[in-house]
Amino acid sequence: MAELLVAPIDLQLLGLLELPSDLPERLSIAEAAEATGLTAHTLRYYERIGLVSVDRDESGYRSYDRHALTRIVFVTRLRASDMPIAAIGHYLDLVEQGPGTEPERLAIMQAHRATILRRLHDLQSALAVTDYKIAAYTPESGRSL
Amino acid sequence: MAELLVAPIDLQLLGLLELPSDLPERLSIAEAAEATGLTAHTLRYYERIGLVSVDRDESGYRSYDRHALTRIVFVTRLRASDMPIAAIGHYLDLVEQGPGTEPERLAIMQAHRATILRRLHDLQSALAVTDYKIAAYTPESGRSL
DNA sequence: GCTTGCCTTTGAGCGCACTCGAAGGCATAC
DNA sequence: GTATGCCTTCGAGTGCGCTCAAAGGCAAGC
Repeated sequence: MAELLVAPIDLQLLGLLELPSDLPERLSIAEAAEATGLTAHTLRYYERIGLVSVDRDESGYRSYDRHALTRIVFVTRLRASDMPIAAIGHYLDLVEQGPGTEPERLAIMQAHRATILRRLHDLQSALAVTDYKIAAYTPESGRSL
Repeated sequence: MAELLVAPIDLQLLGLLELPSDLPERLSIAEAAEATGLTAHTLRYYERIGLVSVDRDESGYRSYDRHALTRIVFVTRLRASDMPIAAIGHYLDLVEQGPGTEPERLAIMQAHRATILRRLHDLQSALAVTDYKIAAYTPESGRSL
């Protein structure tokens, strides 16, 4: 099998869920893993639980096309913001169901947006505490916790 | 037993790890749970795994003083930023060991700070994707994933 | 034709952070 | 004195998201 030369997916493009145009049309599972930063184990797991469906080549090997890749990248973005896998699955089921489900999809994303904003706030708060501790340890300064 | 009237701890004060001055000197586990937003179960768990030590009153009931409360709040801040409990425990062990461990404590906090910044970045990225989806669903607009 | 390496499926196992249940003690209310 | 409600300890159970192991197939290199 050829050397793995698939570049990890660009963060900018990721934000908009467009894949780099120089990606091969079809990737093996190892290449998909390299491109997405997931492990082959995790890619199989995501397929098994129905988050994505993946073609097979003549030998029965997985063959990831752009659609599959795009979806996986989308899933990783949602996972990176701690959306539960079940919720992601539900959303993607709605996508599969097609037209008519947009209002619910919108509601899901709006709710998730609120969750992200809460998380951002919590993290800022934790960052403040951490900086406070760092400041306390950095000069010869006073009491620690 | 008296009604629970302990106010949840203020977020501003939380940031700097100072408790409101109108908190009772000693809190029952139910009051501590109310003040910190944790459950009594979780408070017992944190004590059991050595994150905090808590006094007992004459009847053997837990009695949380300001020191214990402050530490618990600190732990919740670190947990809110996903610091693993084992890492928190390690840090607090260093605190218990007292002088001489400051450099390692500083290093831990600096590493944690870097982790928080990464998380913030990831969340911003996820927020962008989420907003993108929301925008796609909100007017009568085009293709969804 | 055999080794090597990547692939397949299925099912089980793991680590983390809680979360709960059982069995019983204390103290106030009646 | 007994019911109520909050408390105790200890050990076990849960849910999530992977992660790994076993047993075997395919295909290129020697």
